[in-house]
Amino acid sequence: MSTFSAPKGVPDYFPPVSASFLAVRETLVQAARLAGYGYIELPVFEDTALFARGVGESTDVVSKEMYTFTDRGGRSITLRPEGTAGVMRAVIEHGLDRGQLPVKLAYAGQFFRAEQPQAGRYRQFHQVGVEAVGVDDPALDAEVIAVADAGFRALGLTGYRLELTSLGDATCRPQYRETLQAFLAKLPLDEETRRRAEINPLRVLDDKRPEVRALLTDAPLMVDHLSAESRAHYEQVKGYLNDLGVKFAENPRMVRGLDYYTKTTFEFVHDGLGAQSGIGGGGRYDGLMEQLGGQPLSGVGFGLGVDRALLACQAEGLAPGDVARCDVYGVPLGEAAKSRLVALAAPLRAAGVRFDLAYGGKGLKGAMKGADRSGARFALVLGERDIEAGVVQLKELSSGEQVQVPLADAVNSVLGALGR
RNA sequence: GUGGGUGUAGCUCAGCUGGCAGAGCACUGGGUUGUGAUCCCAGGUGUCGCGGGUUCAAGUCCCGUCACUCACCCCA
Repeated sequence: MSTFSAPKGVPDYFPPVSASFLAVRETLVQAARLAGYGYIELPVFEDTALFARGVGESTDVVSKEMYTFTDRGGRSITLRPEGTAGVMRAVIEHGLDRGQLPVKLAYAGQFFRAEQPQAGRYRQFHQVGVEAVGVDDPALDAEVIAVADAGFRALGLTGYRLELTSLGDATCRPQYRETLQAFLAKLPLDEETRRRAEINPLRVLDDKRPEVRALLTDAPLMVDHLSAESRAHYEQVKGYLNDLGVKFAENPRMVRGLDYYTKTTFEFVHDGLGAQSGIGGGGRYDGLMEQLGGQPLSGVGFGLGVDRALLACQAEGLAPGDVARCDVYGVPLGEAAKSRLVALAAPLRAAGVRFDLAYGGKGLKGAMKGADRSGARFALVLGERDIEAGVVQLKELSSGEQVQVPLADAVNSVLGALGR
């Protein structure tokens, strides 16, 4: 019989790593919650046109990387490649922007891109994101960045840096783009790079090849061509970040792959990860909501990579979450003992104690081994002798110390031993 | 889409100029008829990715193919 494997480029998370995966996701969401972001749960597929119009037809994400299919009603559907467009769709559809602004929302979930997989790059990946919509206040840009930074720090991560720049706005970016294109047109670039210069000239600035970088040392930079408004905005964001104690490095050649970004853009980069080193990124988007048929409101947000943050934790020797899968483990000797321990499971679990026991008629040795492997602090050992005496043996596995407690009062004894 | 690397036990991997398919971990049992993690002993697991070729003989050499992986590209 042939077997199956997961589709290409899709990670499975199972114990014990899955405990860290959950902890990473929860820690990042909690950072947003602490800043007043409300949770929003959205579908993983949307109308294809939402992404085409929101993210931009010319982006690689839309033109080459979307999972798009026709549903049974003949509609073109796409598995979401990013989170912001869907949030904007929901904000507009449900009029969430009609109350007091900003609207602050957080989400967590799967995203899909049909790329060639490699270390840290998956076809299904997980992001935690926030969007703060409706107020163009540089303090909010700084808050969004600070929330991401707080999330990463709460995981214990230290080996990352924050890169920051401004992409300008509708009044200055088009002119800059032409200036840059004129500059690039004079350079001896290969055909593929030349084509890139046509579609997204900013991306050329980010080229990794030293020989190309050398040609670009005198290239005009967006930060030197900002409108007065964007310049002031950028300066204020940096001021607020200093107030918040968030360290950053300016990278005027940073590129984002999504068309909607304006003004503030940022990226968190970890250096223990290989080529796919971005663990999070985001920025402000002035025109997106209007582009999607809503009010002309600006927003700012981020997407943080849960998979990559987990890899970063592993690279730093961190294992967030509880590796133990239970607190107390039952070791029954014989059928009578098993039924007593099975009966204890419900009250123990109801009291919040994670309880498991040895199933399958294991011997004492095997059951004790199960207790050890489960990570439990205590084992409850019960045999015929104990039942006759009305007691159960409560053994602390780390020390090996064992005490007898009354079987009828086992739940309270366990709670006391756990210090609860 | 384009390159490089790797496919051997559940996992991590060794296997030399071709000569009986291996280790550690994990799992099961025993040493200890009621005590795990440590220690000792025993046990089983394989279409050596798949197909073809060379050879007395292929995990090993050759050709093809598939998969995985890293990198370019792109990005979380």
